[in-house]
Amino acid sequence: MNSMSDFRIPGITIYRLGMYARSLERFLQEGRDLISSEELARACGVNPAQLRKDLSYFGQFGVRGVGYSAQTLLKSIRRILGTDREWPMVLAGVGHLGHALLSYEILTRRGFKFVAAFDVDPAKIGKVVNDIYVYAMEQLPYIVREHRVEIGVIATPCDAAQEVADSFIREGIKGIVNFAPTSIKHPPNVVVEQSDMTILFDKIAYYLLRLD
Amino acid sequence: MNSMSDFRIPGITIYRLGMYARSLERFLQEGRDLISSEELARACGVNPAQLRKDLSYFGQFGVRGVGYSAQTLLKSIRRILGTDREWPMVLAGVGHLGHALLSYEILTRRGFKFVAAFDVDPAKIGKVVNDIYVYAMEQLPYIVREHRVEIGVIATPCDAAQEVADSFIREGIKGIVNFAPTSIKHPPNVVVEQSDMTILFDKIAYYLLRLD
DNA sequence: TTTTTTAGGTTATTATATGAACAGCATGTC
DNA sequence: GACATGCTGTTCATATAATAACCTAAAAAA
Repeated sequence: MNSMSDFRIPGITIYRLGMYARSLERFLQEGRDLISSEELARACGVNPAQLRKDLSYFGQFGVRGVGYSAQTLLKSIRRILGTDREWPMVLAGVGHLGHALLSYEILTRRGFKFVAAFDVDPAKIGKVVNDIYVYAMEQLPYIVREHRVEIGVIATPCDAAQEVADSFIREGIKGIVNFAPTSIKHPPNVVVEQSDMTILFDKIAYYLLRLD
Repeated sequence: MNSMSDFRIPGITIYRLGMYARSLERFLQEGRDLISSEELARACGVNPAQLRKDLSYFGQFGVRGVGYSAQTLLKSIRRILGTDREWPMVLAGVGHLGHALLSYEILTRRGFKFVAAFDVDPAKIGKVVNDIYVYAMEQLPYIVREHRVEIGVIATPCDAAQEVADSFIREGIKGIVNFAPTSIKHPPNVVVEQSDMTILFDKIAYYLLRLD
């Protein structure tokens, strides 16, 4: 079970690797390096055994009796996740959320770079947001080819999301992050991550009703 | 296991209830009402058996041999989730994401209403975004008491998130939605939902690297 | 009516994820 | 250099979740 190419690693482990990476970045910023599974796990709100197990899917990164070097571990996690390189992305939907994404500096720092944005609103087309030009959807094929775009981000209203996803897929984009609160149908060779904020609020409401 | 107050219902079931609700809303908008577990489940990308099981935690909502009434089921799910009432909320952090949240109409439609926003930037204090006034953080206690605020939303930078959460908790807010990419420490009688967009991108990168 | 069909509810099985316990290696100490 | 200590890597038991199979009720057809 130690091969990096093993596909049977739980998705939630991948998710937590991202959490660990973020935590390690902050830890390094504070000028420290040596960190134990205990400390890193607590910072992420998980069990230390789970952290060690998550890492063990991919190899051995610590030193027994000592702990982990934050720098080394971060580098390893980045290699595992693929965040040690740049990922050119396009955005569809330059509304408020789209604006937020285009300006989200933490994405850029991790190598996720928007090379272009798209919208159907003529008032938005031609504008520049955070150095990123807003095109009409028709320009998508050209841009994708030109910049070898691999990730498409959807921040459109619900009812446009599937259509945009289909366009992305048609142009060969294999990774989609969807912020529209609707689930996207897609072939198995395309990876889609959904993020539905509205459901977070539903969950909060549910648990608030039942506190005590 | 059929009591609505049973706390041992999996969190992921609650999450899916939110998905079902959204799907049902769209279904009703198309003017239809009768829907089978098969159709609803497929629209949400889940297994029909899972949908039926999720619902069975809370009672019986369908008619055997027939299906569900979308309207009735939606009403039931809303009562379960607590989205059949209004939830007054406050926002901390009026950056791009904060703006997006204040303008997110789908939240309002579901009863989640921002009554005030807060920021530390003097340039933002006093502004009005989508009819919502931006206050200095010092005003928090007064606003929370005045509007009986039950949910606090964090859209600040990482390093301010914990401090804001502590303020929320100090004022008696029991539900927090955190969009800052850091995990919030909180007592057990406070409910926190985290949403970290950056990790979605990490996951996409991971799976893109391993396609084929 | 009786039969057949349909689709929800329920139980059983399988798969997955978590947490605790322990084995094993590096470091520091006497 | 032997020994004690500390923290990782790994295994295993438990808990949780997903799927499949089955049972039952309602509606439609014969």
